[in-house]
Amino acid sequence: MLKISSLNLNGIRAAHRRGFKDWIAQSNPDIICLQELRAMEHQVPGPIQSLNYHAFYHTAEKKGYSGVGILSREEPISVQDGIGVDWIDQEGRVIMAEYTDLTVFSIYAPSGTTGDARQELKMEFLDVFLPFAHQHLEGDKPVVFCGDFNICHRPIDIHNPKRNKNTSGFLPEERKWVSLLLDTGFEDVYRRLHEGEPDLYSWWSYRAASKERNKGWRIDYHMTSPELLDAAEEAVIEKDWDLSDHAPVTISYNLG
Amino acid sequence: MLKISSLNLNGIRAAHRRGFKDWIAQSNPDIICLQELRAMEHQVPGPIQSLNYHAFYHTAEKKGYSGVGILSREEPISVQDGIGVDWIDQEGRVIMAEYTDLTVFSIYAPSGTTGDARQELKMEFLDVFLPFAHQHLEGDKPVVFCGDFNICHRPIDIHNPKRNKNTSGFLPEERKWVSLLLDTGFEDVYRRLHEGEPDLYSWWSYRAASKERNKGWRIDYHMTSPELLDAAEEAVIEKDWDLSDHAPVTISYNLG
DNA sequence: CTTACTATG
DNA sequence: CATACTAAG
Repeated sequence: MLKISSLNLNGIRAAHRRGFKDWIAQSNPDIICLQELRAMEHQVPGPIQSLNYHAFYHTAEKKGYSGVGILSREEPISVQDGIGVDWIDQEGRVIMAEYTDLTVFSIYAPSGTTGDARQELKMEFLDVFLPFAHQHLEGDKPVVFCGDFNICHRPIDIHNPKRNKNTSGFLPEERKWVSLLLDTGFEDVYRRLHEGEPDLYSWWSYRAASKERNKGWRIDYHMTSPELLDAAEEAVIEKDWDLSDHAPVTISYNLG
Repeated sequence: MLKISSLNLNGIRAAHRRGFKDWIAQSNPDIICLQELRAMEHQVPGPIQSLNYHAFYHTAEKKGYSGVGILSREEPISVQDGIGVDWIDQEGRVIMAEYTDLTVFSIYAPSGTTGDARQELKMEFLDVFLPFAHQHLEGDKPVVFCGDFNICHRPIDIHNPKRNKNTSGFLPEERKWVSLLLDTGFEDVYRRLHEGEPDLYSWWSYRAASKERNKGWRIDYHMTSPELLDAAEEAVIEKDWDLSDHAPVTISYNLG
């Protein structure tokens, strides 16, 4: 069994203070895909650097901003940073680690909540991401894109679909993009293992006690090639941990 | 009896969180001279605005920076902001309140610790302050200049005089300036009521647990006209309160 | 609301 | 070390 977690940390230093190491010790994933490090590599807390994981980071040029990483028990065959578009790669939003049996990505799509300019860049990211993802889907290894896509797919994935129908993250064009991804070969494994189950979210605003009232959004995904859906045995959102405003999305795959 | 307190708040919002109102309720000064508000007037916490004091503030133009104020039970006859020099008045460092029986100033001298440019401006402030103070000393009312002068006068006023002999705040030219002030008619009332007593400080760095080890500096003063020295009955530094990195310097005057 | 950053002390 | 600010989410 291969246990893979995806977690937006909202600052790896803050997450460390909130018990990131305890969560790792208890959940013990084989691979952890991280988003929003909000730190340079040298700023990663020592205790995290000392963990018994191989660690790879692709950080933003801007201090305290964005950044993705992959931690794994097994040493990857190769690691690759970025997606090949300058502005995206300067923001540290894509990292890949290739292993013997599968290829893993940690993805952090831009947020569009701060204005039109960023929303346009978010759509540009999605446009660039789609062929990039398909290119890797057509490789001969199983592939999983873990991460914070900053999009809720369907009404069931958000606590208040009506109120948010014009909100970045739940816009029709964003939701269609997820549908397109799923219609062209990818599987939203967490949802496939929890079809029709409401109130399952991976992010809650820090404002207005959203988490305790479970007023959340499901915006963190494992988007996989079909064989990984077949391999998936258990998918959980570990919302009992308060490591950041997101919860770890953890899936156990039986790769036979 | 007239009880006057001087307190550098290091942010009136932070001081409010740390119990500023409780201190007022317990110490109950008639007049409170405040320094380092670090807030615009509209940012002063509501509970402080609701106190049974007349309140006057002279804030800096720069947000979150400097600013002085005077609170008093009695309504002043007049209030005046500033000292008449643009850069000083833009930094909110001087406010005066005139009462029937005396005139009170709240003074916040610049710090020179951030570099040569600021040290030069500190000396310029002191140069401007001296004639300003004497002009008011020669009025017909008792006068008190309360505040953070950012200078330790003598070795007894600092925990480590040798180590700090080249440190801004204990430089020879700064110490001489205080001596000049005292040689030309002003009284350092707190010291006059505690002659020769060591280890009496009004500020402790937040670093290195300075306060619990009493590694402090006495940089907050009541500088008064001679009749107020005669009137002073009790002078205390209220160091049991942790309202900021400074302690209130509180003196009770018997104005007969 | 929370995490970063930066300036100031 | 602590308090503000700002940008970002």
